Amino acid sequence: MNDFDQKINDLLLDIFDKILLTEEKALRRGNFSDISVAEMHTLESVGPYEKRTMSETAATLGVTTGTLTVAIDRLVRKGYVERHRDNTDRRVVRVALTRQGKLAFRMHNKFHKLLVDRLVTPLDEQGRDVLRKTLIAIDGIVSEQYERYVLSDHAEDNL
Amino acid sequence: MNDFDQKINDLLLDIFDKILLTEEKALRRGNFSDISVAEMHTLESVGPYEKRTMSETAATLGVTTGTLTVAIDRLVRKGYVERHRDNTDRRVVRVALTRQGKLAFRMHNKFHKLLVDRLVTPLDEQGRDVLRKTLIAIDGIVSEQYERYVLSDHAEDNL
DNA sequence: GAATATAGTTTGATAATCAAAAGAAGGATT
DNA sequence: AATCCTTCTTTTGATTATCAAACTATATTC
Repeated sequence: MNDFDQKINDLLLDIFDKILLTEEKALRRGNFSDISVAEMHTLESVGPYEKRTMSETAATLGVTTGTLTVAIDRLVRKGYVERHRDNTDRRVVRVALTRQGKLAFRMHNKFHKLLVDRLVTPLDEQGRDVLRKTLIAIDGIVSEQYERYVLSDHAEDNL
Repeated sequence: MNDFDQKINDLLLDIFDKILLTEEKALRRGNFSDISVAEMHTLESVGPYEKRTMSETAATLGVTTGTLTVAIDRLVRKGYVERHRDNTDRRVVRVALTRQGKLAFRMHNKFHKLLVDRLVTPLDEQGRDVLRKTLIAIDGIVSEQYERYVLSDHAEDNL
């Protein structure tokens, strides 16, 4: 790896790390100090609108339903999520955010918004265009890798 | 949040998610299927060169030494890491990658290198410059947030 | 109506994490 | 040199995240 590539790599790693840590700490120190980033992620996946089933939600999150069951158990206990048995198909359980859940959801969105805002505000028209294109390029490459490794069944071929 | 901001936010989230999942799967399906991304992270932190102490390594990783002890236990058991008692100060334990550990380390670096390479190769001189500057800008903003939330002791002031 | 399929929960296991206690070694003070 | 304090690491006990497999309850199909 040449100097330039190394620099890009280091920047990406640093950005990555710091976003994760910042998010964790922002949650822990805010008004919702009893939920972790992982739990927040679950809350996001439950979402504030449609009442989705356990299976759907687990699939969105990329975890097994067993994992989701225990995660939802805890979020119910903490008062962020409600379970509802579906009347037309009584095997199905639908999950929804409580008022507190929606509050946490919005607060977290606000945090993301703040980050993006700080990123975008200082840029002029041209800078924004560059940012957009760069992120789209990164996303394209990452998506391609994702498809190779995560979705395909013969990923070994690609290394 | 306006359309542009929303788009940037979505891109960031998508990139983030997919990198994490891809990395996990690439490891699981490769030659080092017995180590997780978290363990790989530990291996990176131990590093292939200087033999650093447990405390130093834990600090780099941002975990307690207790956490590192169990992580290193497992990596020793799996043959990726060695413990060495320091002779000049016998309280100190130094950790180092075994041959297999170095191999895993290099393999994982190769994966990162591949990502960066795909990102950089199609760009001309100007494009690379723009990419570098964009990432530096993002890193600066993220670092600033990081310092506010993670390093300061009065982060509540900032939301 | 019995067999099969589907949705979700429970169980048993492993891993990541922390705080607090304990152990072991070094350094300082008297 | 005995005692106390500090430092480095491990151990312990607790919580959370995760999966696969077993289990339960309901629905569908033949």
